[in-house]
Amino acid sequence: MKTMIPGKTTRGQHTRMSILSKAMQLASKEGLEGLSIGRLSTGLNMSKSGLLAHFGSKEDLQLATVDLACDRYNDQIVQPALKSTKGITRLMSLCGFWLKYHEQDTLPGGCFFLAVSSEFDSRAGRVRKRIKFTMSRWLRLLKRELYHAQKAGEIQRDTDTEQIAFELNAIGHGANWAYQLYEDRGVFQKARHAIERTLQAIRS
Amino acid sequence: MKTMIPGKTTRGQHTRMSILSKAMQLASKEGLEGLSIGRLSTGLNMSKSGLLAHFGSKEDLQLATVDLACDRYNDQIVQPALKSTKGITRLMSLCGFWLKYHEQDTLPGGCFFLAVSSEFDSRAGRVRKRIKFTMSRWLRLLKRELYHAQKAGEIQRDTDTEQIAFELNAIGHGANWAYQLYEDRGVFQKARHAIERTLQAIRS
DNA sequence: CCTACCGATCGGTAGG
DNA sequence: CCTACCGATCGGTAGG
Repeated sequence: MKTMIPGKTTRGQHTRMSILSKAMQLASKEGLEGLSIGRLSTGLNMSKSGLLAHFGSKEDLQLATVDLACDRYNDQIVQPALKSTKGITRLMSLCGFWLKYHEQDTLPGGCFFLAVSSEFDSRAGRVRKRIKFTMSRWLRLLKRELYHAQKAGEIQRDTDTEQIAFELNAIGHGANWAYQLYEDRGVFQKARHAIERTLQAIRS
Repeated sequence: MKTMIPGKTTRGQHTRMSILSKAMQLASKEGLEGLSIGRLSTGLNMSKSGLLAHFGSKEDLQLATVDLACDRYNDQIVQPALKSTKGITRLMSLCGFWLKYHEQDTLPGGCFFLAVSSEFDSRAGRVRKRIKFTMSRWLRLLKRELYHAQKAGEIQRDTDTEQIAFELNAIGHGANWAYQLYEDRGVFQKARHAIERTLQAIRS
């Protein structure tokens, strides 16, 4: 899912990346549909057609933006957490990096994926599918670490990993939701408490 | 916060109500900004200007739609739950009606407030304020019942009601999020389990 | 509640 | 990567 295309020049790649980076930031605030090519290009001191030349259509721009966001979340949340030993430790590391990413205002409009999944959940098409696919991978990652924790005897053998993954994800999204609406960073601490309690309850 | 205006004729009120009802449904799918006056009026076999005559501006239409949604949630979730005795019973009743409301596909695009709060959380203005205000009332309602439960000795005396209200809300929103993306009604059962476990953990 | 209309902006294309 | 342009749609107004 890397967004770099090998055949392009370094110069073109750089422009393409700055477009997508800006698009990701704007989309966290206004969504992928609310983001207009006109405003995006103006913000980058480009012409609309110059920008579109990199992607062909708005839908392709949206898809590339989702992929870049996926890469960024991977680099800053998943990869760092993979350094921890698998199981409960890695699971808490994943949640910790996830919350920290948004607590530090990395994106101006909060969680990119919460924003765009809410926006596209009632639309048909490739963009919705890509978002859904990316979210599935995230949930599967949580479930996988719960599975490892289970096999290692860290949590109860009869734990419903699907259930706990749902809850952890809900807590994280709940924190992002509340933070965007109330601008109170305290909700991230609430989320950490909730995650701790949830995992404590299934500890063996 | 009732949306009826006393001075208007019955006929005008009826038209106004059918506009708002349709607007609420469309907004659950496309948001309050994505909802355009053109498409809304076409769907109601009206002219754009005929529709706008009821509200003056799109922002006023959006505000009235938020208020209608608030009334509807009140009628179908809060009022029914108020028949239960206060405390834990009423709290579970509130969550139950809330989940059932969305499990039964009452709105075509899922939870109205989840959709519009995600959409407006990065915009300034009156609409965002109204949504925020409505959400605050909902969270306060959850907290109030937790407080009653605490006073009645149903839950532990040192319970952080703000924390638990945050968690219950996160679980409900998490279910709506997952349902819209995966179209799997099973998430509502997951949410019920999570709520049950959360309340069980603080039981005295 | 309507028709007729306004300027602004939308995504996208032609041609370079 | 640009200028110049396309038809469609946006929110909103005038006047009835």
